[in-house]
Amino acid sequence: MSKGQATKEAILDEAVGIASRVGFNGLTIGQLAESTGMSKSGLFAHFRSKEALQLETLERGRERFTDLVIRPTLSAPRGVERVRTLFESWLTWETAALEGGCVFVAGSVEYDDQPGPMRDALVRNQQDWADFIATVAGTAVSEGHFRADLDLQQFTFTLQGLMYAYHHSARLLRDPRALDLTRAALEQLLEASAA
Amino acid sequence: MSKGQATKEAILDEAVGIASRVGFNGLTIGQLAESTGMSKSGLFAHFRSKEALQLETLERGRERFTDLVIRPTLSAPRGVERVRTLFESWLTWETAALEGGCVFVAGSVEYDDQPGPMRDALVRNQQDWADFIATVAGTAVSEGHFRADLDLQQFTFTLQGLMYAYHHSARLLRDPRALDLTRAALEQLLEASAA
DNA sequence: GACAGAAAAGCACGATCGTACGATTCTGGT
DNA sequence: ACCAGAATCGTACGATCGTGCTTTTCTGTC
Repeated sequence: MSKGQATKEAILDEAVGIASRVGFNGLTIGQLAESTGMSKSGLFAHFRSKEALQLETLERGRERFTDLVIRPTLSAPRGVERVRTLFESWLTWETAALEGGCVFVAGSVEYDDQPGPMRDALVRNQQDWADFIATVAGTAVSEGHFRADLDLQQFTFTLQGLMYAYHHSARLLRDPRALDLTRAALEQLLEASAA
Repeated sequence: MSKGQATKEAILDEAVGIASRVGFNGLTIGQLAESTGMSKSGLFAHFRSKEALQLETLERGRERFTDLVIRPTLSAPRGVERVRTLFESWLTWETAALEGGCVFVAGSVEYDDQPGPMRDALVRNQQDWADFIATVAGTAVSEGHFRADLDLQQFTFTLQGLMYAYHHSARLLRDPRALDLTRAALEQLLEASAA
């Protein structure tokens, strides 16, 4: 890998961390340069606009997400166990991978009313994520763990609600019960979906 | 009411709307001045710092929230009907009251990792809100609509998850099924809580 | 209708924002 | 070891940020 590519990745890794804490607009070029020990212009040369930086930061987040959530989920056995793995992987991602919690939660709320490439990219990501959850839940149906008439979109909707609720409860309220409440809610959802 | 007080309220009403779309940091004094037809310094004189403006904007949001959600809920009959009213009032608030959806959703995610007075104020608001939900659910228990052993915190957690899921589904994804999915999820939760 | 105090505007400041461009330093292939 | 091109830096720009200070305009009271 070339030198430029290496530093670019280092920059983006730092950027993902910052964006998770202060959002994609709070992510500023000068500050990112300082925290990576580069000059503003040297850093800027890697991207050619702030928007490009934001988009590439999002993309870098997606890569990490794939490694930490998608991959482990797919290597778990099909069915309800895979659903559990999905959820637990996400919890690890949200809690341990980034200092400021899931970047997609932050980005989604930040851009949900601001049209543009960032919003579009976020929407694509989140639709893929929702499809993925639905597909995983589908394996639990075909394995006979979940009801055959389970509405997969409905299941996905509720599950995503739990993720947001956990983010809110753990990160804003710092509720020590957050994890317990989340897992209990998951069990409730799994039971309600069981065959 | 004095002239100053009147314009201040007009400013804050505008500010709440802007903050709901672009967040409390995206809310900028110059832009707020322009959209209210005032000079920057004339507007600034009402608050004495940006942070004070943000805090007062949040407070103004809370007042509106009280009028549109808390009050209607309390005037509904105790029990499950009051729970339903709470949820429907919130849906109206989220959908129709502000151009950018619930300001507290936006603020919560924006400040969950940034210590300071804004975060503190948000936490207080959200704790009050959670307590309120739990209390309302409690009336459904004492009216015999909900199970006596229902964990009110757990119920609140799940319900808030639905609200976040709706925000995400309706506002970012613009899913036309968002409202149906949300109401169906509510019914599921009510059934699971029923006596 | 005059007058005191409140409200709003005008103007300026230092800081930081995103971006441009030319100069410098470094890297990798020969 | 040299050299072309990549990578990085220095510096500067116009715009906008939050905030202060002074001046003008408006309001409400006698």
